[in-house]
Amino acid sequence: MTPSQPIPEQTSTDTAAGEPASRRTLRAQGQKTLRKLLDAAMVVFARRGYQAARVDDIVKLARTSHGTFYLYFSNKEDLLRALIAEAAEEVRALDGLIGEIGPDEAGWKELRSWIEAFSDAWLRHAPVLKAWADLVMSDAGFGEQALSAVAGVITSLARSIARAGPPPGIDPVAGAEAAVVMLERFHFLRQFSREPIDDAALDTLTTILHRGLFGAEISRHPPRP
Amino acid sequence: MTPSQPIPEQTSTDTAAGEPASRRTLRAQGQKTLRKLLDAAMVVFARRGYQAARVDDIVKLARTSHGTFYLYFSNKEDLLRALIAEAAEEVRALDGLIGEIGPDEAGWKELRSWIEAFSDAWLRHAPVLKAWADLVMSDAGFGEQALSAVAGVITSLARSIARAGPPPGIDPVAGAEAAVVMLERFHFLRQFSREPIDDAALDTLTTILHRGLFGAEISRHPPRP
Amino acid sequence: MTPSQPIPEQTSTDTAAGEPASRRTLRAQGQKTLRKLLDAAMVVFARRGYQAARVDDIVKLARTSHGTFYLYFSNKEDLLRALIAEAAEEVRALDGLIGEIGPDEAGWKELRSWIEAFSDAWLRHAPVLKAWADLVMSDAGFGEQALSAVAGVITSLARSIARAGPPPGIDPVAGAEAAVVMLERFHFLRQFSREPIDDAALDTLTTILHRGLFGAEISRHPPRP
Amino acid sequence: MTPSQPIPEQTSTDTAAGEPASRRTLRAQGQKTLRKLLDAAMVVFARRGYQAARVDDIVKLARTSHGTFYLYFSNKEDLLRALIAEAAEEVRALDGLIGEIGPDEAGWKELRSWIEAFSDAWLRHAPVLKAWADLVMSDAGFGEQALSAVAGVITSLARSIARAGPPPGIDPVAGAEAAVVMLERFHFLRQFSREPIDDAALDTLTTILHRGLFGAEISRHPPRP
DNA sequence: GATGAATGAGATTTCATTCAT
DNA sequence: TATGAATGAAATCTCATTCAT
Repeated sequence: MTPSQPIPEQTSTDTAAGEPASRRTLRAQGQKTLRKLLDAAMVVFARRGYQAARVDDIVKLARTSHGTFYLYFSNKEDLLRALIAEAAEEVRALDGLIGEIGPDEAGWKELRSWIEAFSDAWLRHAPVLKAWADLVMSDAGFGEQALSAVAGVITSLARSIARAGPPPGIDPVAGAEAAVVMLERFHFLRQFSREPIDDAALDTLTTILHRGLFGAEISRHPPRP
Repeated sequence: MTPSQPIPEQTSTDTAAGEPASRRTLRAQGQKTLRKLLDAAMVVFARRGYQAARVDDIVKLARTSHGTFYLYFSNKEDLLRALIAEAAEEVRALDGLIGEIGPDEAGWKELRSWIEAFSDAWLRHAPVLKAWADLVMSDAGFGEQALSAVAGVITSLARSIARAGPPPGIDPVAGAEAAVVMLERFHFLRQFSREPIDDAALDTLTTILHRGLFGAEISRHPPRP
Repeated sequence: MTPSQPIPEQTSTDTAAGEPASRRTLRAQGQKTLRKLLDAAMVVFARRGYQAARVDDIVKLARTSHGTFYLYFSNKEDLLRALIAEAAEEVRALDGLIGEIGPDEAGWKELRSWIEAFSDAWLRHAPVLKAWADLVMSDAGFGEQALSAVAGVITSLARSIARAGPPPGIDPVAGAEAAVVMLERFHFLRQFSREPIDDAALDTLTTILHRGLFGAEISRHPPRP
Repeated sequence: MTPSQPIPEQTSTDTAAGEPASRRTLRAQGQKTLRKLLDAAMVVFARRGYQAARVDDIVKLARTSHGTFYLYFSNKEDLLRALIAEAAEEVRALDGLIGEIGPDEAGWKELRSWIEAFSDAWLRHAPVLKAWADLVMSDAGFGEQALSAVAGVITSLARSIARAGPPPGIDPVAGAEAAVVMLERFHFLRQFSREPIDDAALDTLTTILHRGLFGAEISRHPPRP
C-alpha cells in the first residue's frame, strides 16, 4: 500500500514583489482605470514629489480605492516605472531628430528646432522626470535606468558635434553631456521658479550651444530678424 | 529681448538655521559629537538622499544614540539646514570671485579658474547639494531658500555677461541660469556615473561658456597648449 | 478506572453544510464547475493550509473567476465545509467496520484490515483533513464539529476494546483516543516527511494497538509469514 | 583635478527581513519588555492560533505599543521562532532522559516517568506547539524545523526499542514515530476537548507503548497497586 | 552629556467579498 | 452562468520624535 496522492510542489512565490500586480489583459474599463491612476499619479508626483506622494493621494484623486490601486500596480515604485516607460519612449525618440548642424544660420535653426522638440517632450513629462530625479537619490537601480535612457541622446549629440568639427578645447562627449544636462535642468529651474520657458530662453540656449559646441561665429549667424 | 526674471536682492540666510535645539555652548566633547553627527549625516544623505535617510542610519554611523541626536538638532530638517549653512557660505563666496571676463584668452583663463573654484566647492559639498535638491522636491520653503542661495551667483554672472557684451541672441539672465545649472548638473552626472571630472571636462565647460556667453571667437583664444 | 470522557451520542452533521450559496439545481456545466472548484481547493489547501489559502489561488487553479466562486459557495469556509462533508461520510463509515477483535491472530488481521481502511480513507482526503486541523486552531465551532466527527469512531473503538477485555492499566476511552490520534498523525508525519506508508508501517501500527489495547501476547500471534 | 570624495558603497540591505529587529544587547528594562511580549504572544497564540493572532492583540496584552513590538521582533513569525527556540530546547532535553526500558515493571516505571516528563514539557509549551503545528501547514521551512527538532527524540526512542528487542512485527523507527505522535496528539486532543490529562490517561499511554513496543506481557507488569 | 527604550501616527499592503455587465 | 473590476476593512510595518534613567 503506497500513498495514493503525490503532494504537489509548492510553486514558490506566485507573484514576485515589484512586478505589476499581474499583467492581465485589460478590457475597456480596466484600461480606463489604469489611465486614471497614471494621470492622477502624474499630478500627485508633480505636487508633492515622488517620496512624499502617498498612494492614498493618488487613489483619492483618481476617485478609486486602495484595493484597485494594487490591482494594477504592485506598489508606488511600480507605478512610477510605468510612467517612466512612457517618458523614456519619447526621450529615445529625440536622438533620431538630431540632424546635421553646421556653424551657419541653417545649423542654428536646425539646433533650435531640436531644442524645441526637447522642450516639448520635457514639459509633457515634467512630473515624471522630477519623480525620476527624486528616486535616483535613493534607488541606485533607477539611476542606471536614467543613465541608459539619456545615453542614446548624448551619443547622437556627441557624434553630431564631432562631425561639425567643434571649437578647440571641446571634448564632444563631455560637450554633449553638458548640453543635455543644461537643457534638462534649465527647464527644471524655470518651472520650479514658475518662470516661463519662452522664445528668448530657447534662443539663448540655442545660441550657447551653437557657438559653444558647433563653432558658430558671430558674423555668420545673425539672430532671427 | 527682456530679462525674463527680475534680479532679486540677495536675501540673507543667516537666520540661525541649523542651530542645536537649545542653543547651549558646547564644550570640546560636545563639539566632537556635533561634528560626528554632521559628518555621518553627510554620508547617509549621499547614500540615500535626504528623504530616504533615517535618523537611525545617521546615529548608527556616528556611533551615538537617538537621544543624543535630538540634543543637537531639533529634527532631521534642522540637521540638513546646518549642513546647508556650511555649504551656502562657500556658494556665496563664489560670486565674489567672478571677475571681468573678456572674449580673449585672459578671459578664458579667468573663467576657467572660476569654474575650477565652483568645481572644488561642489565636490566638497556634493552630498549636501544632493540632499538639498532632494528636499526641494517636497518642501516648497526649501526651494525658495535654494533659489535665493544661487540667485547671488546667477546675478553676478549675469552682470558679468552683460558687461562683456554677449553675442546676439543671448539673454544675460537666462544665460547665467543656463551656465550655473549646466555646471551643477554636469558635476552631478559625472559623479553619479563615476566618471572623473578631469581637465578635459573643465576645459570643455569653460570653452562652451566662453564662446556661448562671452562672445569669444576661435582665432582669439587658442586653447592652452 | 473511570472513563475520563462521557461517550457522546453521535451528533448528526447533515446540516446542509457546504451547499451552494443559493441552492440552485445544477446542470451538467454547473456540476463540472463545482467539481473544478472543489478539486482546486483540495490542492490549494494541501499546499498552503486553509488559513493561508487565498480564494484567488483557488479560482486561478480552477481557471475560473472570483465571481463564479461565490456563485457556488457563500464563502471560503463554506467550501471547506463541502469538502469536509465528503470526507466525514467516509470517516463515519469507518466505525461500522470495527468488528470483534480478539487477542489472537484473527484479531490481528481484523484490526489490520480496519487500519488499512483507515489509511485508505486518510490518504484520499489528506488535504481536507489538514485544512480541517488548520481551521480547528482558530475556529472553536469547527473544533466541535471535528470532535463530534471522530467521536463516533472513538466510541466504537472504545466499545470494541472494552469487549475484548483490555490489559490492566488501560482505560478503553483513553486508549481509543490514543489509537485514533496515533493513526492520524502517523499518516500526517509520513506524508509530510515524504516517507511512504508501507506494509511494514501498517504492521507496526497494528501490532502496537493489538498488543497495547487488545491484550495480545507474543506467542499467540506470530506476524504474517 | 579629480573628484575628491569617493562615494561610499551602498551597504545593501542593512537589516535583512525576517531577522530579529537587531540583536542589541538588552538592559534590565529591555529584558523585561521582551519577556512581556513573549508571554503575551504565548497567551494570544493559545487563544486564537498563530494565523489568527494579530500583533495588535499581543501588544495590547503586553501593555505596550506596535512600535515596541517591532523593536524586538521583525514580525510575528520572528516572535514565534523565538518561542520555538525556547520550546525546542526542552524537546531536545527529552531524548537524554530515555533510559533502558525492559519488559518488566521497572521498565514500565521508567517509561512512565519519561512520558510524564514529556507531558510536563508539552503542557508548559502547549501554545507554542500549537502555533508550530499551525504554521507547518503554510510554511514548509517551519516543517523542516519541526522535523529536525523531533528527530532526536525519535532516534533515541527507536534505539531504546531496538535494544529492548521489540515484539515481532514492530519496526523500531516506525514504532518510535508512532509513539511520539501519539503522545503529542493525545495531549493536544485532551487539551482541546478540555479534558484533563490525569494519571489514568498517562497509565494508558504507558501501557500501550510498554506492551506494544517493548514486549511487556500481562503477567509481568501488574499495574501500580 | 549620553543613551536605551518607548511611542503612535501614518503609510503600505492584502484579500474576502460584492458589483455590473 | 460567467467574469473582470472594484471595494474597504483590517492587518502589517516604519520611523521621527519623546521619555526616563
